[in-house]
Amino acid sequence: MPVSQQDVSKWTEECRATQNMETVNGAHNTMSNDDDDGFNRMEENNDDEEQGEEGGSGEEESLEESPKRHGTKRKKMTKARQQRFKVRRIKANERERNRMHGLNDALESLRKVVPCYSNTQKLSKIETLRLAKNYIWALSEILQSDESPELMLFVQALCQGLSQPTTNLVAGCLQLNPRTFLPEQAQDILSQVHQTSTASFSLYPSYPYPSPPYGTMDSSHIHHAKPHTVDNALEPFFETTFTDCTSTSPRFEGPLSPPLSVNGNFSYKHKSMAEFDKSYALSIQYATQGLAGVQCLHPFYASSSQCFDIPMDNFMSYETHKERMLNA
DNA sequence: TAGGCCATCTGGTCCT
DNA sequence: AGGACCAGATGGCCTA
Repeated sequence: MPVSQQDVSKWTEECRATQNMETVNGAHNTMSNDDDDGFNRMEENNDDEEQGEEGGSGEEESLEESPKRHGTKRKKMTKARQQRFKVRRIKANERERNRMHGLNDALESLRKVVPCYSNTQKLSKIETLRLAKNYIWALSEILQSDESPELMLFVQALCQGLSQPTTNLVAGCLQLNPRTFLPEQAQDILSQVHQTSTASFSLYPSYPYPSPPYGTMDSSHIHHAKPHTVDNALEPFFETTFTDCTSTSPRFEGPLSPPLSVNGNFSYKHKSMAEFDKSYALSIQYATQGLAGVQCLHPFYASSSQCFDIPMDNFMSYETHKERMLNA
């Protein structure tokens, strides 16, 4: 349970009051073992600290044998020491909370720059880190090869080791049916479609590290309950979104993170902001004309479709991404 | 209801 | 001494 600032103030006050009382009255307080504030267990762990700190203030320091440390003597906590410890602990807790909040903020920032970001379906911490790692690796592969990757291999690389829900989410962001980029199926599909791609976007050819410990090519975690079928790779994952704007089915909230460019047209090659915007939108048209002529527009830029009502706030990560790319 | 995810508390350790 | 960092424990919430 979070501790409110009021609690901290209250306990701090209590501590001061206790100290004052002890100073004034020279109270001989010994800590009661019946205290139920949860801090008594600290008695054993803090018996060595603050030795002599009371400076002979008159506080009773009863000595007793420790049941756990044979032969060592320990000093029982006075109420004042107990209160000071309590305040110290409260402060430490607050710092720890702030630290974790900072960590979470950083993680949230990371969520916004990985290829799959949604306000409604947040990636878990571990999935965010995994996806980010996959994304970095995939991009570095593209930079190294300087060639256009195969879409499905790219997505496979992104989804390595991710859970089924996350895989589905990534698929949704890319408007793919996750069934279609299962490794074994991807091979079939690739053989069925074209061989025209210039890049062979290998999954782990020059991966500088051992394969992810969590991820293998085993796709059993993906749609394990569904029979495997070979579908069109660009079968819209949310068909109703594209075909029926008045549908009552849940709308797919467009991905808010920087959309992926899977055809290698990365924006740093462009000169102006206008060109960036243009290429950014165009690059999201998957360069897969060979795939049954399907052209999937990123919902973000499907201006002809009114199905997506994305708040402008959601463009934040895009702007950040754009700026970063242009400065690259 | 079990399991996953998360926030928080906590004590230990290391560093400044 | 105090703060940062870490990992374990715990309990709440949510979902399949």
